[in-house]
Amino acid sequence: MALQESGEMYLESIARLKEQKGFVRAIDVCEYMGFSKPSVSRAMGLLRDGGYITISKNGGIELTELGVEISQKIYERHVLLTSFLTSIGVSGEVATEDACKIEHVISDETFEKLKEFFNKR
Amino acid sequence: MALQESGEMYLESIARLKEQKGFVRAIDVCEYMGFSKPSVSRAMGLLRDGGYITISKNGGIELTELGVEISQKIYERHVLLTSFLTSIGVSGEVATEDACKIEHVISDETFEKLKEFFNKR
DNA sequence: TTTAAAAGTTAGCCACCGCTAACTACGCTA
DNA sequence: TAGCGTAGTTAGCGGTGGCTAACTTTTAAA
Repeated sequence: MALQESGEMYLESIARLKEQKGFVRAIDVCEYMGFSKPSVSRAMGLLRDGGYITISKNGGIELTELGVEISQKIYERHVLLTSFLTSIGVSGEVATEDACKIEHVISDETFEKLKEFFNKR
Repeated sequence: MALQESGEMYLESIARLKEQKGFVRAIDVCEYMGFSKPSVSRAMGLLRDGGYITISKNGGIELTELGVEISQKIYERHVLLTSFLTSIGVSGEVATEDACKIEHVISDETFEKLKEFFNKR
């Protein structure tokens, strides 16, 4: 099961919530992402089946090693893309929005080159 | 009817084919994009209903003013993004591939800033 | 302990956008 | 003119990924 863009978004959100609140439930993801409970419930099931998260009996969601790896990858992209866009004059809000979209579609190669480029200028 | 990413891809392909061959039919779009006839047929119907193309009795596909506008916008993005990615060291093939994805998701603001940035360096 | 709110799941809808199978429509050639 | 090949359409499938309605389960308060 290859992770889709939506799956990456969910993992990223779980990681952010984990940072902010320590304990993450499906309902927290609902509020954070603005999606309905059934949408999140299904997504959590898929992420669990894919080995990206575990869900304990009390509803606590934890990222697995694999889940952490992916969420960190996406977060690193998010931060760098946002910084880059802001640095060339894009307004904060739009930079964040566009970074959110670009981070899921670019290849590893493009990201690495962009990172080198950004860090050298 | 807001145009989806796939619609933009179709318009861009039609524009490229128009340039190359002068006359564009659905079957040409099929070959160019690697999609089946029914997929293209449906897409053409939607683009026609949305006012982006016209289809004459002999099957010739023409972009409307709106269609031209969008295909040019996407093409301009494609060319600039490919140049930019190549310039920072991304290989030709990957640059084209990634440009193809980014071109559909970024805002006007981000594109304009990137254009300014790229032209000034 | 009873009950009500909060959390989560199940069932099923819709839109997007690929696909195959099978049909129709058209035009060229024998 | 019959028939074949090319082009295009219709019908329907499958996967992603939102949604509501309605249900069950869990938790917490009266």
